[in-house]
Amino acid sequence: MTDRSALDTLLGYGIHPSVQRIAIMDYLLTHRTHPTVDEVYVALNKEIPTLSKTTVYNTLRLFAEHGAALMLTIDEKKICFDGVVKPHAHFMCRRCGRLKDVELPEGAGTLQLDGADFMVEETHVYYKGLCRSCQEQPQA
Amino acid sequence: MTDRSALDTLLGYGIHPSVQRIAIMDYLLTHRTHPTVDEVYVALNKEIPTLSKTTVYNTLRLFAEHGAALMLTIDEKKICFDGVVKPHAHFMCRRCGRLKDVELPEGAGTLQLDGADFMVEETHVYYKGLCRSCQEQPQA
DNA sequence: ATTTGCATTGTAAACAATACAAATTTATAA
DNA sequence: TTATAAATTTGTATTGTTTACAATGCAAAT
Repeated sequence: MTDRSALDTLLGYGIHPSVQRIAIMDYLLTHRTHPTVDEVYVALNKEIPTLSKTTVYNTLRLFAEHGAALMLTIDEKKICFDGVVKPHAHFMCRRCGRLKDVELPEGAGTLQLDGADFMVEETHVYYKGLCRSCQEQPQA
Repeated sequence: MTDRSALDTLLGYGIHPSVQRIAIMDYLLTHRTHPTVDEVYVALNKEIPTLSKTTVYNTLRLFAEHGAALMLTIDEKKICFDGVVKPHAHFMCRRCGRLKDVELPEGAGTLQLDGADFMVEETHVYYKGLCRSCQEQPQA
């Protein structure tokens, strides 16, 4: 369980709550698996049989626009979402494809924006490589 | 012009050269615009009318796998490629969508991989926000 | 000259994501 | 409460990117 309820999270980000939005936010907060739109859709279809996939798309995009969730484009095959918005980095294994949270390196946020030509709103740091279990696994 | 020819770059990364691969690498090295597959395809169709888009997909993927190019998944709408493989970060403007190269912050490469659970092969750092000209532009 | 193997091509298919309009729900005001 | 407006959701149709795959081309090796 999370310390803040899904409803409170939505209200905190100025997002008007609805049954679908609460369910989707609750899923994000209780599943730290960086799910895709489809994974959220399939999982929530059990409790909300009328749920439309378009709603999941719209809602997750809405969350990301309000800063209530992160849209991760690390894997070129699929967009993932993260309910943990506290700054952190990610690691993706190129073999099993799993995404894991890792510490943000010191100084990553303090960008040398030569001449302040840019107004930074989001910082993304991630690594690709092989996770422990895939290193030990024999090659495919 | 680049100091290393496209051919030498391919050979340096152990990639068997061909007319198409040389042309695609040359395009990457002489156009620092982070092009998409389609942009490369359209541009090279003039010199190589028989070029297939599938070949561009395969070739750019091959380059990325051999470390001869970077595959950028910053923009969720399109995959971009970068012929500059020297470590650097990127900035993407959320309004005009342009990608720019920026300095890699100090320490971004030295990840605290608690327990060395991961073998890092690539490090990606990018920022999203508003570029100078889009800040000055009136809102849409 | 044949064979071998990789590269390329082009079509077909898969798939993710979006647009859109109808239907539903919720909020607001009379 | 009822009517009206606004917002949200739904489902289908569509778009566009990416991949799969089989056929073809090409060049080096035998």
